Amino acid sequence: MYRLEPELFNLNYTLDCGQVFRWEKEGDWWTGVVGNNVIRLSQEKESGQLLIDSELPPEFFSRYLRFDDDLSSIYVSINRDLLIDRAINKYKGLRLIRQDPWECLISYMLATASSIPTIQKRICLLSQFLGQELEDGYFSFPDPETLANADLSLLDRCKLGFRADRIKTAAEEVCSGELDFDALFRLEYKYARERLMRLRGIGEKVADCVLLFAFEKMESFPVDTHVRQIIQHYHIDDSYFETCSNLSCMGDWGREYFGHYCGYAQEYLYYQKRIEGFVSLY
DNA sequence: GACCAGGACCAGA
DNA sequence: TCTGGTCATGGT
Repeated sequence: MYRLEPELFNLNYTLDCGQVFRWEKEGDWWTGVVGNNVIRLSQEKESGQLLIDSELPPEFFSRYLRFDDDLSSIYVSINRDLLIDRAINKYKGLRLIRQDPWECLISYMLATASSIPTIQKRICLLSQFLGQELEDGYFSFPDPETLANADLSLLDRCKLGFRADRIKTAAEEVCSGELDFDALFRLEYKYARERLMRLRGIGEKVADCVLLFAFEKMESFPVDTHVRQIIQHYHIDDSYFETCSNLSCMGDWGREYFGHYCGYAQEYLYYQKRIEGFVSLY
């Protein structure tokens, strides 16, 4: 066990905001599976020090928790109105997480039209049935080969519904090399998005989540039900939507409005809405 | 029992 | 190009 002293970081917001699905909190400690590691994290209230119970080195966590992002500068760049200003101040220290591309891809494919607890349950079942047990009750996320070769009857027991055959097909593409993660990293946002959306089961929203959380595309702006409701409820930049009102337009709007780090803005707005609903700005 | 959840997709207009 | 219905599942 050791400590880090990250600047401008809040562990609870970061792990609770809905970007990752494999962390659970008990008392002051979070336990999660990352790769083949079971990790325990906690943060001291007064000092802000991060307590790490893991064999992995500090560099791993600096990377995973994106300590290389200059949050202060990002806040300045995305702070466009009272709503985002409130979210930034209320949830200060929330950082995006650098997720594993494979796990992130499958996780968001099976997240469509589902609540977060349901998503967590599906991933938990999938790992129990097809992953490896790392320690009591904690399983690794299944690798592409295992998922590609899995029986649909087994996937059905993971309560995936209509998503089952889609993630199996995606796994097959990853195994064959047809879907190349290295290539996605190199592609610029727009083209990486088009490539992901060629997969059945991936639309604009899922593609944006995967690109934002696993492929370094900060200019992704996932428009889910919460973000859509926010834009409509607060009538933010209403004139923009006079000519178009669909979800695709909302994504384009977010990119223009918040700039390069709109992905961060989205995450703050999303979390604020999920936790507090429509907040008053007076 | 209707409605919603980190939606995607298709048919029909 | 845009809209409505449909697809499973679990929680409120």
